[in-house]
Amino acid sequence: MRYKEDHKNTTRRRVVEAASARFRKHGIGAVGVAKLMGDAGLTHGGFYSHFPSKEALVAEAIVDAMDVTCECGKSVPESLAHFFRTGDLEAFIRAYLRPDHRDQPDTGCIAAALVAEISRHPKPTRAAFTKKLSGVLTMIEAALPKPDPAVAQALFATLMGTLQLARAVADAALSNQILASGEAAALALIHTKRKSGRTPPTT
Amino acid sequence: MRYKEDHKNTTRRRVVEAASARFRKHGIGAVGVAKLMGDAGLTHGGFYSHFPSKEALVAEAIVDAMDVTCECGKSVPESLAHFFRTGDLEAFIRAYLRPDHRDQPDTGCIAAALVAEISRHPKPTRAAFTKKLSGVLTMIEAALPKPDPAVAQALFATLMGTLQLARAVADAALSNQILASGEAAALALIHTKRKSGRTPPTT
DNA sequence: TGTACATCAGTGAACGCGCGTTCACTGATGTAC
DNA sequence: TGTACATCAGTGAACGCGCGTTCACTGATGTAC
Repeated sequence: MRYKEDHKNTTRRRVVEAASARFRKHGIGAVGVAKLMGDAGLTHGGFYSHFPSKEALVAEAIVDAMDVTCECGKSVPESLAHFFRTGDLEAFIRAYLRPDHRDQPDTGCIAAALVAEISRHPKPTRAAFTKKLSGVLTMIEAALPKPDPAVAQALFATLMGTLQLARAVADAALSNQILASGEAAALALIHTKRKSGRTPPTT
Repeated sequence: MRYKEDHKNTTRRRVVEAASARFRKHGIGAVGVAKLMGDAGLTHGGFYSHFPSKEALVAEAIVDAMDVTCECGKSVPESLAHFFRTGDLEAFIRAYLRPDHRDQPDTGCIAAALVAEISRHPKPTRAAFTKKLSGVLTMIEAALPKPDPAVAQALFATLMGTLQLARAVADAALSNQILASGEAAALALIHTKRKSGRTPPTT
């Protein structure tokens, strides 16, 4: 065997990480293979010895960026990753809706940056996203005062929607207001007492 | 004057409407000028006698699709437009989170389909979006049991986030669950008693 | 009424560019002698 | 120890294609005579 054991794996990881940041910042369709490889200090030709297609990298970059639990995924802001270790849901909500997260999409939640684009990608890519999302939802649910999958889902949707709206708006004051409104709603949501019959049927 | 009074205006409108549907379905970046003009039964060359740039059309298509109030904007599903006439917020929430809206993005809410992409567009485009969004938020606020801009903002973010999540997920059952969870959270939100802390709703 | 004309909405070739993907190659590497 | 070698990660030219934009033109139109 030539080259060190995991030389190629290291390079591969560099590409995946560069991709997950670029995609979040500019959108998937707006970033070409050549630029991605350039980020990793390589030329575009070698791409296909690492991945069968751009779409395969897309799926892998999404999975990587959704993997908030593992220590290796350094891309997610410390404040967000911290919640997953401590299970402090209120701290997570506040961190998620902080202005820094709004202003740094490249290191932030990949769902907020790319959900709509993901929904237009082929099923395998969406399936990879779905699997990781389920994991995140389960962790959120476990951290709820009264665990309930419906509340976890609604909470995540609210956080995502709020962050996206705050990012799109061209008025700084309104953007900050939106973050604050979303935070209040999210905090209220996790303390809701629901009627037991309200939960939607499973499967 | 050659050609009828508003011959050119009619053509222009056809292009804007085709664009707002195509953009919602495939994303802004994924739809070229040639395809847009083809939709309107024209060739690409004439585009620049109607619009100074693709970006100008983008802004106009967004504004057009956000204009739910006027009768002419037929693109938005009847059920959604209906709310704006009656002010029935609960009906609006239910209509917004119905599976048909999830399954037909091209005639649905343009914010849900394109917020993230809009946030990466030049400021003039974002400003146009912001202006129309403010109008929608004001109308939602007015329809609240207890008018409050923060609740209107959080409600819109929740609806948008829920619809997007339901669209991206590759599992039909989970997608339906997400819609139901978002609906419950949205309905709870508008009945929240704010001010005196985070009292859960009675409904 | 019919014809000649000016207008201008719409046409389609052309521009430079970047896309995703393929492929024959180069040259740095660790190993064997 | 030094050298010759096989491996294979990475290179860069090339492919067909679609992008946004420009521009000289064509030909359908309503008007003037």
